[in-house]
Parts: sequence; C-alpha cells; structure tokens
Amino acid sequence: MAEKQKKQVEEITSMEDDFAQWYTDVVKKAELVEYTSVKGCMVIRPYGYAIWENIQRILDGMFKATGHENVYMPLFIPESLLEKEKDHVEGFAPEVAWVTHGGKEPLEERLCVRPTSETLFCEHYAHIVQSHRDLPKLYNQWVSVVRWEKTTRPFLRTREFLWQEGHTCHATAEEAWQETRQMLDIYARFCEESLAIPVIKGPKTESDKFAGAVSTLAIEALMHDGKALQAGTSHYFGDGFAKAFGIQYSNKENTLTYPHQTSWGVTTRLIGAIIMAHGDDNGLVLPPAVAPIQVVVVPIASHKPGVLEAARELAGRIGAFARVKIDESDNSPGWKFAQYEMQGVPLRLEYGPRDIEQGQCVLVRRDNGEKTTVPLAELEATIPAQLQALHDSLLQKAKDNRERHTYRCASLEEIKQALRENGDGFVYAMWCGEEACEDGVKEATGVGSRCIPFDQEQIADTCVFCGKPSQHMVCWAVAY
RNA sequence: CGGGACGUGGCGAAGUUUGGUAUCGCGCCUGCUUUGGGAGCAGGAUGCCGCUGGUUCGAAUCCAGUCGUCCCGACCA
Repeated sequence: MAEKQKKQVEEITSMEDDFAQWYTDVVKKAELVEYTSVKGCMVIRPYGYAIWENIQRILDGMFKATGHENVYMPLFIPESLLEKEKDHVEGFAPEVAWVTHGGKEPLEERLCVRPTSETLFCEHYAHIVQSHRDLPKLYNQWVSVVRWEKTTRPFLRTREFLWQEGHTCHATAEEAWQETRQMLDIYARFCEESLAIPVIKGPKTESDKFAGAVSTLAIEALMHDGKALQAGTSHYFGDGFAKAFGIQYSNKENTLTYPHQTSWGVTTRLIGAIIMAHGDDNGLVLPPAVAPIQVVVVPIASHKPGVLEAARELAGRIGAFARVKIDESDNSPGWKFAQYEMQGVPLRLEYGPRDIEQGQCVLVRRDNGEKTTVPLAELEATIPAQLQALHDSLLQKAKDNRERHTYRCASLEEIKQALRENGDGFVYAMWCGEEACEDGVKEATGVGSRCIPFDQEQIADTCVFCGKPSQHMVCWAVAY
C-alpha cells in the first residue's frame, strides 16, 4: 500500500477497513460504472469507457504492428458448432446463455451467445484455408462476450464483458508457439509500459488450462490486497481444434496437413487491475497512458476578470501535447480538487490571479500529492516529464509492493507462516507436477497455483507438499 | 449454486420489533454573496418505501414469491 497520505475524500471506505467495499466505492464514485437491473451487466460510463478506449487504441496498435488484422464474427453460435471440440464445450457449457426463440417461434436449433469465439473462427478457417499460401491467418476482434457467472463484480467478473480475442492459424507448431509467446510478451509489455502494472509470465498448470488448449500462458498481477489477478492469457492449441473442425491445407509437398492455432485475450478486467494496483484511499490513481484526462486545469477565483480567459489559454497550450480538461463549473476549487483526485487524474494545475501575475501555475501530482510551482515558460517540458515520472513511480511502487509480498517458501509451514505474518501475496514454492499436490497445497494453505513462472528459482529440491523431487517452482496465490 | 446481510427522493440513512399524515443529512433548482482543500444565506422541487401477490378498514412496517446489491464459500477473464 502507498505511504500514508492524508485521506481527503470521505465518501470512500478506506482500503484497510474493507477492501471489497473500497473497490465498489471507487468504481461508483469515480463514475466508471453504474449498475443496471440485470445482474452482472453494468453500464460503463463515459469516464470508464474512455479508459477502455485508450487501452484498445494502444493494444490495437501493437497488434497491427505485429501483422494482425481485425475482423468481426457473429454473436451467435449454433449448439452443434459449439459441441465439435469436446473439452472446449465441457469447459464452457456451464456458463453459456442460450437463445431459444425467434419472436414467438421456437428455434430448430438453439443458439449460444458467444462465451468466446474459437468455434466460429475455426468454422471460418475451414472455409478459407486451402493452401500453405493462405497461412498464417492473424485475426483479432474487439467484441463483448457473455458468460453466465454466478457471482459478479464490476470489471472483475461481469456476465457480459468487453474484450479482444486474437485467433491465429499457422502452418507449423513452431510458428504457432512463437505467436503464443509473442502475444503474451505484448500483454506483459503493455501492462508495464501503459498500465504501470508488473506481471509474472508463465504457463498455467494442466488443471488450470483453457478448455481445449494444449498450453495456456498467463500474466498474473498482484493487487493491493495481496490477491492475484489474471490480467491476460495466450493459448497454444496445437492442431486439436483443426482436427475437430476439419481445417486442412495442402503443404508444399502437396499433402493435406492440419494447421496449428492460438488464441489470446485481455478484457475490461484490466480496468479492475488498474484500480486495485494503483488506487488509494482518495480513489482512483490512473496511469497517464490510459487516463482519459491527463491534466486538469482548475481556475481559481475564476469570476475575476481575465482569469478564465488566461486559464483557457493555458489549457489550450497543454492540449497540444496532453489530454487536458479545464473545469469551468462553479463548484468550489476544493470540491474540484477532491473530485479529480477521486477520478485519478494524474496531474492538476491550479491557476489563479496570483499565478497569472507571476507567470506560473501550481502543479499537483495525484500519486504523492506533491505540489510544485511551474513557470509558464517551462510547461511544455515539465508536464510530459511529470507524467513520465508519475508512471515510473507507479510502476516502481507496484514492483516494491509485489516484492514485499512475495514469499519464497520451502514447506507448507513456511507458507502458512508467511501468509499469517505478512498477509496475502505471491508464494513461490516447489511442486512435483502432481495434481493431487496442487490441490493439497490449496487445501492446506488457501493459495492456489497461478502459473509456473518462466523466471524459475530453485527454492528447494522437493515438492512442498509430498516431498518428492520437484519439477517446477510455482507461483501460488489467492486469486480473483 | 450454498450460508449471511441489505434494498426507503440522485446519494447516505432513520422509521419496520408493536400496521395509522413519509422523516433527516448531503446533493439538485433559483437568487445573492463566495472561490488557493468538498463555501454561506434565503427560497424551492423531487417518493408506486426494489418488484409481484396475499393478510387487513388501513401495509414502508406482517406473510409468500421474485429481482438486485454486498460479504463468506464453490465456479470463473
């Protein structure tokens, strides 16, 4: 958690008192979300949606830069199509929503509202892939999907959620595997560079894989309350889906061959990650790269002649290089300060008669409350530098917090003790590879396997549960 | 889906035990005064008491059902 800062917003429950309530307060008070009359379906309000638009814009650029194209697949999947891949349908069946009627007429075959679109992409690839010259296919779509979750929470688990799903089709296993790794790296880079959230990369264990995948890679982030949040996944399918859906191409030797596939996705859950990774008792703290407003200008004594005009001119100048808003409402300055802090705006500029006279403005940073006086001549240099400094500081704080809450343990006792003494966090401990031991650790300590980090450490030589020789170091945690 | 708590103007609550005129604070509107950390005064508006049904002369209050929210489990991006 961030160093103690005076709590200035009274309407938000403090994190320490009740983290879950704090989260709910923030999403409501920062005007990200409004509930609707359908459970698990939320209105994403303009301020919240603008964060998503920024996430989309940056990620979409990264996808395009690596050769991907956007497409659109239908919302509905016929039951027979969904059932073609056995593991896949078993994984998703419990949470699909069904369309059974068109008007008053029952449908001949019921249609599922997509929970994910592997089946549709596969059907499509079966139609358009004939030759090795047709490969690879590097497709992505930005859509919403529906999963009929039992418990729901804004951004973290909703019944309908926005995401992007990439689906690619490659001639060789090697190439598909490279793609799987590449997209995971893009997600990890995006989290660090744009969201200031450090992540752990690695494969999921067998029991935790995506339904129908050969291998599932994930990025895991640590939240302020010590719980882990899966921030993105990238799956390697091998040729399993191709076989189930009859996708074949003629290779250079003119033999019919099954292609190898991948899929990968991130969701509006990332907004939940931002809230829980950077927020504090005064509300949201947004990383500048995705903040809808990077700089808010608050005119002081704006009724006095010339102040508003000067403030507008200031905002206009800043608009050339940052997303800026000037608040001309007649709310008091104090009200505005609290409001934009709650909404996590990275930088605030106070600008009043005193400043105008002295050719300066007062700049306040959201993350640490630091106030500095900036000569107007230095604005163009100072603001981008401060935005960058704020980003770096958020990332560093998140890394420090993760390090403080990462426990390297050689026994179940050590795990229990670490969690008891330091609270929830990432536990690094060895594992033999047996599912029984994975379950055993969860049963005994409460933490489940999150992933098998690519960056392995040799904590011990034996499985933390059964004592047999260990295969891997696993990252364990209580998860969202 | 199991266990618990809760739905009363936009928000937060009191009233529910023991049925009898719908209450308070904040916010909202109008005007004036204010403006460097959630401004002050005056006047004003806003309620199918979540929804459906039942009991009753009469229901926010009692009963049943249902929808939603939050917490704890199981499931999950």
